[in-house]
Amino acid sequence: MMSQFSDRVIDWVKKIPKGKTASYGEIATLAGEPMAARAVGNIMGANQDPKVPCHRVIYSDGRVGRYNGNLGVKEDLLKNEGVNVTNGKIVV
DNA sequence: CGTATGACGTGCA
DNA sequence: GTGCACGCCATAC
Repeated sequence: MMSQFSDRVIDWVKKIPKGKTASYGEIATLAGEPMAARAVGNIMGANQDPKVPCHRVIYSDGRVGRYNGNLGVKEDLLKNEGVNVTNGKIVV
């Protein structure tokens, strides 16, 4: 555990079911900090564990963010998971 | 301890 | 619909 917050965020991200996605703000809210979306993204990039499907975490706009420093990679991964992505955006 | 940066979010032009 | 700016939290220096 790096810090209570990071561990909590990672814990929630690990709980994201396959074929579904969650926004950084959602994760932050679940972690207990509704305005810590920035910190959530920070923790992800600083601690991208293979056990953490951080590629399922997207922007609140539905746009895919970054993954391992690559933009648009999440789109392909999510599509592979069965998520409908159009023009780099998640179809809700 | 104070400043700077970053995988964000919302508001306004 | 797109672009720019400000504000938030956590981490690193």
